[in-house]
Amino acid sequence: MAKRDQSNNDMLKGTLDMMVLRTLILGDAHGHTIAKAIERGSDDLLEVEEGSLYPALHRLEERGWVSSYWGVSDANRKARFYRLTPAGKKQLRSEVGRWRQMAKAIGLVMGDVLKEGGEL
Amino acid sequence: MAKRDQSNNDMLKGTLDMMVLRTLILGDAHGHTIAKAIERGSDDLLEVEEGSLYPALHRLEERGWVSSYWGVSDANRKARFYRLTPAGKKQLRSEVGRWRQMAKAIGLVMGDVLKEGGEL
DNA sequence: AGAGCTTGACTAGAATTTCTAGGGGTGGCA
DNA sequence: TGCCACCCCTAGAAATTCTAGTCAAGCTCT
Repeated sequence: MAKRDQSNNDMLKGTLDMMVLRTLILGDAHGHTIAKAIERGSDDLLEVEEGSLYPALHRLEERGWVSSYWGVSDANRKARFYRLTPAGKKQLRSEVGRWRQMAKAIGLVMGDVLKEGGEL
Repeated sequence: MAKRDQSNNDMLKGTLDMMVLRTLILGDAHGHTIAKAIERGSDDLLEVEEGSLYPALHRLEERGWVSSYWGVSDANRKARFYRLTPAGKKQLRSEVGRWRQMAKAIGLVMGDVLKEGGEL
């Protein structure tokens, strides 16, 4: 499958949960679907590993941000669907706010270095 | 000292090194100075804990991105100064590229949700 | 019917980074 | 003298992600 490279890891720490919650706004979905949605949604810039996704899903459920149930996928296979709870929606709002702040703060610190023509 | 709240952690994972390297472009500096520079540079949105900074500095030196030497600070105290190495500059360029991509990818995935008037 | 591919869920263990919560030492000033 | 600001450091815990698998069932082709 040739992973893009290791550009992914590290920097998306803490953003996976946010992206999963965001994806579920569009409707219930199961793991496989969520991963593909995020990957395609990012123009394939991101790669979602199962080993990260499933623990994340379980984490989110444990905290009450999502609920789950067994169902049948489009491909007629048994699949566990996840649904965003009201608490999850609230959490998403909160995480989006934090992300906006972080991105802003980092932009401030990095300054010109981050701009397209940033001299380095 | 009343930390802002826990908004910091999590999401800036992997960005501390980048910000430290960026700060050193402006000239050699020691830990205390670097922390203050990042905090003030982010309009106090970020808080740099010593327990994160010093290990980061040692990590960067171990990898050859920075070199260090003992000196005397402006306040006339013994302090360990850090200097960006050529390899560190290269690393910074690489991390900046990764950050740009990450920010772009997340923007794509989040879509409207991230925009100022994002309906949620 | 059997082989093999695809979909789909899951987990143990390692790796990494950050935070918590401390411990020091020194210089300047009231 | 006492205290505060400056400055360095670390052990251990916490949290997330990745590596590298396992397992199962449906589909398709021969």
